[in-house]
Amino acid sequence: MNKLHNMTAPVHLSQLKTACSSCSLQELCLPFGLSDAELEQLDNLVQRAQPKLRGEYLYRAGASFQSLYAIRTGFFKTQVMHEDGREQVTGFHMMGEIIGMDAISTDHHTCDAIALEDSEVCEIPFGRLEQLSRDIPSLQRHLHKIMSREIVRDHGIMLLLGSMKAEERLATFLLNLSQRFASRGYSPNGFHLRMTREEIGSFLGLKLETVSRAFSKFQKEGIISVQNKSIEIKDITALKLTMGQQECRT
Amino acid sequence: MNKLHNMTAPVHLSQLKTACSSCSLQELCLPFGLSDAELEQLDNLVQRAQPKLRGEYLYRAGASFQSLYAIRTGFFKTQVMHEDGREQVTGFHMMGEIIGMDAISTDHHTCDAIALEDSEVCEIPFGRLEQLSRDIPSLQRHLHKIMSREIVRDHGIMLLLGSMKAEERLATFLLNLSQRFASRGYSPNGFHLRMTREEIGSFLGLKLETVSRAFSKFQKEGIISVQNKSIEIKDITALKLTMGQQECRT
DNA sequence: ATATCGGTTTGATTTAGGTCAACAACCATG
DNA sequence: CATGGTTGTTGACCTAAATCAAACCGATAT
Repeated sequence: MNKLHNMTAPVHLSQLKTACSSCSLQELCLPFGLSDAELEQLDNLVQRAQPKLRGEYLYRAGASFQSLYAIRTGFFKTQVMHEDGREQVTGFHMMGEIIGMDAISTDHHTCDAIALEDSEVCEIPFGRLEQLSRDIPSLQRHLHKIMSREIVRDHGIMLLLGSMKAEERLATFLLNLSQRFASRGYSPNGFHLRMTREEIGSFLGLKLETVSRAFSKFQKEGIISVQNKSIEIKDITALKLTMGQQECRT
Repeated sequence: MNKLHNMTAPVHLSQLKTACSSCSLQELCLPFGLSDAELEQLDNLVQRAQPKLRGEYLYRAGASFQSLYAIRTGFFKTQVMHEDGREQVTGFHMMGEIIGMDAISTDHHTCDAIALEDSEVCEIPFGRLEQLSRDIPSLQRHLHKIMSREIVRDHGIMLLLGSMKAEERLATFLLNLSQRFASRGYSPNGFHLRMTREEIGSFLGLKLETVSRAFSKFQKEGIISVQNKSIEIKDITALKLTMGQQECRT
C-alpha cells in the first residue's frame, strides 16, 4: 500500500487534492512536480506510519538524530528546555507538517516533541533524504524551502513575543490555527484546541491565567465563543483587528 | 586571489586556524573536509567581497531572492516588520556568519539586513550553491547544518523572549556576544557594541530605557563596566549566574 | 451518585517593566 | 568651536501582566 498517498482526512480543499493526489504529507510532496518514478523513490524512503499515543514523546532533547518526522494525523508540541528546568513551547504542529529539523545542526535533537493527541507519524531517515535530494533537484529545493519556512515561522514568533501584548498574541495564535485548519480542509471557524491553557501560555510567553482572561474577554466581546477547548470564531474581522490595531510596544 | 582564504582578523584561535586555513567564512568552510578541487569550486562560486557602508541595506524584505551572504567583516542586524510598522530585530550577525536563509522559502526576502558598521560581504548565489551541494555531499550536509543552526538559534531566542526577565535577557545577550567574539579570536571580555540601546531592546523584547537601566545595574554591581558602547565583562561568573539563577516566569 | 484530580475561570493584589519627561554626552556638520 | 541631532541615562509615575488564592468544571474512578 502506498504510504504517502492515503489520506483519511477531509479532502475538499482543491489545491491539496490536485497538487498531490490525496497525500497527507503536505509539506513534503505538495507543490513540486515529481515524476511517478521519483515519487516512488520518495515513497520508499518514508517509513510506514507509526502511531503515537497522547502524551508520548516522539523524540527527546539530547537523543541522537536519525530522522525527520512527517505528521500524518494528530497534533504535537515541541518544547525547549533551559538548564534550570524552565521550558518553553516552541511550536504546535499538525497534520502535514515536518518536525525535527533543529536536530540536523548537532546530530542531536534540541527539543522534545510530544503528542497532544493520538497521532501518526511517518519517519523520514534524513541521510537517505539527503541522498535522494541529490538526485532530484526539485526535492532538494523543496527540502530547503521547508527548512527556510521554519526559520520564517520562528521570526514571526519572535516578533509576537517581542512586541505584541497579550490579547494580540492570542488573536494571532487563533488566526494562525484557523488558517492552518482551513488549508487542510477543516473549518477555519470552529476547532478543538489540543493543548492546555498553560501550553498556550508557554508558547505565547504568557501565564495561563492571562490566556484564560484573554479568552474570556474575547468571548464577552462576541469575537469568539469558548467552551473549554472548543473554539468558535464568530467575528474573524474583529479578531484580525485585535491582532493588528493594538498599541505597539516597540 | 583566493577570496575565501584571506582573513585579516586575528587568528590566534587554534581551531579556526587549523580547520580552515585562515578563512573568514567560518560557517561555510570551517569543519568539513573538502578536497582542494572542491574548495576551488566553492571558491569560484562565491563572489568577490563587496563593501557595505554603515547603514546600508544588504537586502530588504520583499526583494527577490538570489543569494545568501557570508559576512566577511563587520556587523549586521536583521529585522522583520509587522504590517502596522512595528519592527523587531531578529538577530545581530558578525564575521563568518551567513544570512539570508529565510528567503529560500518564498524566493523573497522576509526581513531587512542592515550594516551596523562598514562591512564586507560575499555573495553566494543560492542556485549554484544548491547545484554544487548536489555534487559534494559534505557541502550539502554542511548547508543543512547551517540552516538547522539558525532554527536552533531562533528557538533559543524564543526561550529568552518567552520566559526570561529583563536582566536575564541582557546577561544572556552579553554572554552570547562574548562567546562569539571569543570563537573568532577576539577578547571575550572587552568589546564594542555596534548597535544602539534601542536595537538591543528590540532584539530582547525590551524598551531602550530598560536596557539602559539593566546596564547600569550590572555596572553598579561590578559585573561589567559600561562606557557608552564599550563593554567590559569583569565578572563572567556573576553574569552567568544572573542569566540562570533568576526566578523563572514559566 | 460521590470523590478526586487536572484543568480552567475569576478576583484581589503586587510588581516588572513600560511611559513620559528632563537632561547629559556624544557625535557630525557648517 | 559652536550647534543641532542622535543616543544614552535617570527619575517619577502608571499599567499590563504576574502572582496568589479561591472556587468551579468535567472528566474518570470508587
